[in-house]
Amino acid sequence: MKTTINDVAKHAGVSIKTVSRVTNNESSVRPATREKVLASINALNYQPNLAARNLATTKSYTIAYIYDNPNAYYIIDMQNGILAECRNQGYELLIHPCNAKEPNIVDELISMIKQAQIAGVVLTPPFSEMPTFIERLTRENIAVVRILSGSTQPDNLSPCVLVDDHKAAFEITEHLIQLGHQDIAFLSGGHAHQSTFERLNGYQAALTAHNITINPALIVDGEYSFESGMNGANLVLQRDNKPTAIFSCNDEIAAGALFASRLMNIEIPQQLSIVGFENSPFSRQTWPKLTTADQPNLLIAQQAASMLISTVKSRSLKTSSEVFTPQLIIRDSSAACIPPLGQ
Amino acid sequence: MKTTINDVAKHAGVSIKTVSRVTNNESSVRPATREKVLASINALNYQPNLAARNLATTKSYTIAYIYDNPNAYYIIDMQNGILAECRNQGYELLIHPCNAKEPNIVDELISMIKQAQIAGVVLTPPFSEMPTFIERLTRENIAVVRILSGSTQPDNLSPCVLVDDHKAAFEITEHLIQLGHQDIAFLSGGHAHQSTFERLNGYQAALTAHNITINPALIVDGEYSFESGMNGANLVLQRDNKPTAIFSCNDEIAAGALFASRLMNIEIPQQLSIVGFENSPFSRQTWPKLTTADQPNLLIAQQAASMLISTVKSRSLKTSSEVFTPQLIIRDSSAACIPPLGQ
DNA sequence: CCCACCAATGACAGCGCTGTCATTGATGGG
DNA sequence: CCCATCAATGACAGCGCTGTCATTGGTGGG
Repeated sequence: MKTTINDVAKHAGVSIKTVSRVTNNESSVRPATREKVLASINALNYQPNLAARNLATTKSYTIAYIYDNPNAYYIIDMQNGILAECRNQGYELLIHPCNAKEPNIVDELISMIKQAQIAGVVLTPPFSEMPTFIERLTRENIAVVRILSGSTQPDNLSPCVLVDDHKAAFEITEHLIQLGHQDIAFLSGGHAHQSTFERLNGYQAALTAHNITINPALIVDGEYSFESGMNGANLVLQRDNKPTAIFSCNDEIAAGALFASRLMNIEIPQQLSIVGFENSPFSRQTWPKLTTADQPNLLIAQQAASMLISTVKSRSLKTSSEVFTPQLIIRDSSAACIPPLGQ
Repeated sequence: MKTTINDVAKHAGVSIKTVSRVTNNESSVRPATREKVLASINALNYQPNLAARNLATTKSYTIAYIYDNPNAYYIIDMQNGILAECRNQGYELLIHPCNAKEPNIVDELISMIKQAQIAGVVLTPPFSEMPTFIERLTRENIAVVRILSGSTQPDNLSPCVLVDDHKAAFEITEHLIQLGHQDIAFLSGGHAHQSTFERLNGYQAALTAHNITINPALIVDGEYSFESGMNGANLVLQRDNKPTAIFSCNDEIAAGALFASRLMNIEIPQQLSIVGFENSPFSRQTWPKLTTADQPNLLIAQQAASMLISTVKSRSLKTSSEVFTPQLIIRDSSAACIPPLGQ
């Protein structure tokens, strides 16, 4: 038989309300009384029943992380960051992977959120970039924090954690330019992700800033996947004027590009520099290790969870935002550009 | 204002108990009545309150997945498998990553489980291989399903999902032997994991079965990590009698071994065959792609969750088990052994 | 020494649901 | 035509907790 608040009250010789006051750290309990109650709680090994508390307060101590992303490293980091904050603050996390492309996804998610009595949700791309979904959530009065790509808040619908992909992409491109590269290919991520465009813009801005003409033939559509990296690299490396460097929209694409280059007997970084983005464990496990931009996903997620929980607690609607800029990490896949002989 | 069971009852002109019967799919509700109630539920967009249900039934519809494992791919697969089954059966999943080496971990976990009102837990290594923890859980009457390495149940304390690493390791070693390899190194995983020993035993059994003497110098201690693979490969490849093949305890180790071999200018698979284990996405993203053993983690996890939920539902204590055997997948990192010139 | 005052505590209802048991009304056999 | 029978439904308590408001008793000022 589980011990309840009644057992504790009886044991301590107080009313259940006083026990409740103690477990909720309310003021106006005399220190002596508090001690007595705490002693009973320990003696009986009492654990408050969350379901009962939720029911009584008609509020919820659960937040959800809704995502659709095949990148295991990204998800695990996000999850762990959110979880860390939840534990700090005594919240629970419901994780909800799902397919953003399903026809009724918005309705399903809303109904899931209500069913599970969820106080608020953390969203990453692509969900954080679906205006209809965000609007629906705010209309239904569900707290949201979004993690997305950009340097400014897209609207005032919710607090945001922003990742300044533009700036980071600018810096990593500049790194290549400073190594002497002029013909830099760009292997794009998925069109469903804003980050792709931010990174593309950053790349283009850097080229422009250094008076290098943007060559559309070197910009290749793709996805955030290894295969896409292979295909993209194949495409640009079969041109007459090969690029001397490749900017890949993430580390997986870079790994794919690396793979494809190998198959064409191109030495990295001697004949071709390849850079990634994200600093996933991946980028340390290729040969050579990837130059990349470190995106502190764990911190980003923790920040997002922290903002969400404080929104939920205060029921306030202030829509602050926080910006993180991925930092350039130079490893072994980028090197000075040596123009091919006879050029 | 959220709609409650009372609103539905009023709307449908029945008692709340009848609404309850409908939402719980109980029999003995006349089809016409059921229809009427369902119509009201739809009309009012009613979602039963889980907290209230939990409180009323004094049972829980939440299971937990407790893990300590740095392998993102593994965790994500497990998580998704468990989640899939949870959704089927209307359960919720609480995920709880933690550090198995913390001093009070068992007490902390037990108290977390009670606090969060958890019906049962799914355990993967290393937790599934901690006898003290398992005993404690059974003593506290918490349902458990363990996923672990082996071909038979280690005890009768809980249902198990077993992964026959021994057999799979035997087969993958045999694959190397059939390619003509005799000097096969073994790069071990962490000692905290039973799978390491199972795989080692399978490897040794295969050698013995083919009358190859086991060479202890070719068996290297390690961890389940890329770095460990690098170190291990460095060690065995600096010997006078280099092995012609390397059995790595998982794909990450294999990727590390691959990396190290590259740095020593050894061609894979021409000069050295390397095989992995697990068939993580990893194994398809190295160059060359890894020969490995496919471990169907998603299915394994789903099976485990299914066993756990049926245990929880029936409160039965039968301790069945299910065995999965990873299947050999031949890719490009293993090839026929060509003895070095002049030997 | 009395009383107004306020901190500390308690009584009780109610959160939304399910379990138990009582009640209803339709059915078929005698 | 009546009654036993049983499927269908309802009334009500109670799950364990918190919010509200009432009550208690100790304190300081007049």
